[in-house]
Amino acid sequence: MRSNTEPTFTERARRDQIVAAALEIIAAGGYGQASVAKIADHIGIAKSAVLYHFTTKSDIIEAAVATVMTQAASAIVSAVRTEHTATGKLAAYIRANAAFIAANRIPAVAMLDIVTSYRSSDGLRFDQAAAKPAGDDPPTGDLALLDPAAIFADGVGSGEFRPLSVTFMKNALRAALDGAVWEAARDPDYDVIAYGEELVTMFELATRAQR
Amino acid sequence: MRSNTEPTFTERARRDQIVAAALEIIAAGGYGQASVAKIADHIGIAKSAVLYHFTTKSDIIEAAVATVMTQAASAIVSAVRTEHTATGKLAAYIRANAAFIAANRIPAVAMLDIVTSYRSSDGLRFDQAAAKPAGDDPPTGDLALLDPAAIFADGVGSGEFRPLSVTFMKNALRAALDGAVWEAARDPDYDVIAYGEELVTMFELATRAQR
Amino acid sequence: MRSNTEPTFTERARRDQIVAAALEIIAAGGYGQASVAKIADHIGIAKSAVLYHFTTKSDIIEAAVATVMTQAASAIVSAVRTEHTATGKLAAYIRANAAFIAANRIPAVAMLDIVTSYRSSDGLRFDQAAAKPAGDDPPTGDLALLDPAAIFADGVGSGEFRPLSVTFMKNALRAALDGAVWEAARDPDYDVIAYGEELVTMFELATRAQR
Amino acid sequence: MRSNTEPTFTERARRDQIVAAALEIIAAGGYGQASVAKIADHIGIAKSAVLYHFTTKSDIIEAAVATVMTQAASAIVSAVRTEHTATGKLAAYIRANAAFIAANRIPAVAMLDIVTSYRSSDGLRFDQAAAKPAGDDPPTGDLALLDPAAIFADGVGSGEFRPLSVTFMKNALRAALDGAVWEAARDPDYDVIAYGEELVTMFELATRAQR
DNA sequence: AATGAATGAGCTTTCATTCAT
DNA sequence: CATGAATGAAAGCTCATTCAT
Repeated sequence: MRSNTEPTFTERARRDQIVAAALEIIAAGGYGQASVAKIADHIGIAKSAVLYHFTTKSDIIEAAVATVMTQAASAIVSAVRTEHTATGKLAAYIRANAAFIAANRIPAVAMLDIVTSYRSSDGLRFDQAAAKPAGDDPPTGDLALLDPAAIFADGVGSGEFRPLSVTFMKNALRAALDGAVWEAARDPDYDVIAYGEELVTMFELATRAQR
Repeated sequence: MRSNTEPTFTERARRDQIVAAALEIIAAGGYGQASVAKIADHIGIAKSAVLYHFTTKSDIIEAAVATVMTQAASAIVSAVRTEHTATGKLAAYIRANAAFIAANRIPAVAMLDIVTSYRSSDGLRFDQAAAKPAGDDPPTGDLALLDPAAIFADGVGSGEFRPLSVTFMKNALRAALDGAVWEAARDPDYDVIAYGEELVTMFELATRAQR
Repeated sequence: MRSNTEPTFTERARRDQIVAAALEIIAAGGYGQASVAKIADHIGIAKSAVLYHFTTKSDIIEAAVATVMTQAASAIVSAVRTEHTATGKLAAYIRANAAFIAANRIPAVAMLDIVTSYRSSDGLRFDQAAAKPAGDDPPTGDLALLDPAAIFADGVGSGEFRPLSVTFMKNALRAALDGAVWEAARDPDYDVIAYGEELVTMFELATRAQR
Repeated sequence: MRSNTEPTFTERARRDQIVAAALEIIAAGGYGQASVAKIADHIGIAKSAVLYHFTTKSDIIEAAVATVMTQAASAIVSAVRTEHTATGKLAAYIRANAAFIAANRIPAVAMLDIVTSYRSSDGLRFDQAAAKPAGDDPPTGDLALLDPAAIFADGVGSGEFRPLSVTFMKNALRAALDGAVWEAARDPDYDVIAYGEELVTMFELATRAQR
């Protein structure tokens, strides 16, 4: 990670390797187990080599979060974009999430563990530590596709959905999806896809405008 | 802290004080922050005084979990018991949970953090570490009132609910309720009761038998 | 152990009980295991009760040593006193030692452990910590009967023994006898009496004046 | 302190330094005084630097024991090997032991203290903790040269020695030699060589076949 | 005569981090 | 690029000792 020159190919490869190791260790033993030493051991390099590439343990975690979040986001965005009704978008959002978790069990589990356990040196949670850009402005552009609140707002606005609390609904959905990761963490054979289908049904019934 | 004899008044008070301190610290800074030293500091006694009353850090955590879980359980059980339809029980279960979280924000947040972050020395999660008595036998007696799966199974069996996956539904509900704790953790003013009402509506719509 | 009044009967009994407990614990698990707490537990009284009678852990150890040493000494003195030749005294000394160890395995083992492991707060060994009365003056009176050096000196002086180094011989004999305790410690069925007989033969052959 | 690769020069030097420090501290103040902190202080490095090289306190002790035992064993083996009668071997064994103690007072004293005081976490003594390969099979090869029992057995078998208990004789000899270390511990100027000569005489007289 | 409560010093061990090479 | 060496802070825990009751 020397100075500000472009990262070399080797450099990128090492960083990816370190991030991958961190994710595996966290998924297997929890955030607390992921010491720099264990990450280094897992790859077979020296502890100081890891910190040469990252300077700080938090750096590694942040990179890991960024990597996984980006992947998940792009999968979800492209799935949601193909739909044009709120109901369709909601189902697509849920299915894309479930599919991502099913296909990326380890990173997903690690992610949950990090978001749950990570505290900066000031005791802040991960989401609190990451500098929030602005206040409560609703996200625009691609980000809107990522945010289930936007979908709920749309559905309510267009009359496709019953009147409902956008925030509470979003929270319930996010919680239900995170719950899938929890189950996947304790049971590797948990059928996340089927769980997703149940959620699709559930949220369809729970959101559609009453006749 | 003598073994057999029943605890004195002072003893009980100190233990409660220590447990309370642990809960506050965990709620504020996460399970990882709850060192024996910090707990002692928080009360203003020596580290060894804490360990005089508890022998082990795990002891403190276990006592904390037991205390909170017992309180929550009794609140929930008595609420559910007053209802006799599956729909009624489900609503009562949700409302009792929400009410408990709203009334016990700090213990609830701490509890979630513990259950989420705790790993035994073998790397087992909290639920895995606690010795499960039997296999997957459904709980009986009061415990059944605590387990939403029983409610869903009842409703499906009686035809009150639509056909649905009991397990997935239970997981979704538990996740949605735990999500409330998460939100309460990041925003002390989060309206857990209102969220609970939204959940009641949501699960009513999502479970009721289709005409 | 209040002030300077005569110790009451109860007082004496408690002290003896504590000393006995200490000896048992040390014999079983080594000096390091003999914490004040364990001693108290062993009797079923409070830790502070133990220190009420002894003020200091060292006090307990010293009392234990004194008790056992006194018993051993009186057994040995009376055995040696019945003999009038150096050879006879030597044999009696050895046999009395062996008999004492055989009959008092636990105290003897504990004693060895203490003498071996004990260090005062200044790091001094037990024999160094105990205030030595004077320099190298040979002991007189009953004490002479306790000191094998006196026997060897007698034998050499009278021509009953070959010329030999009194000090070295005494050291070898003491070491050989302490060795019996070691063996008894690791094997409760070690035949200390038979070992003693071998020593009697050995020292007879090794000391008698050559013709 | 990387695992597989062979130790660098610096690494070896530090390890030796740490082992030496441990031996000195133990010899001076007993096994109980040898905390990692004291060892570090003695060298003038940080506590954690010591544990960087050794991972565990037991590691240090084991390394110390191995080092000293190996040195002592090779000195004794080569001395005994040059002799061909039982009497000769016995004398050589005693002299080699005495010489080693005289030349390595501090390590020898430390060794005795360790062997004497060490208890594993299960409360086992040093000799009990070390996994004994088989039962009571007499050692073969070089190890036989280290075991005085073999010498006594030889001498009795060939008629060179009087009939005697091999085990008791071995125990007496080992005790007498360990006794030299004890004396050396309390008096740095103790003449271990002279003591050894007295033992040679003593055991010669005590073992030789009667006419 | 005895006890419960508390304390402080010390213990082993883990860990992120720094730095010269 | 990468490493070995070292460090300091913090962790959980044990123990002899003190003291008011």
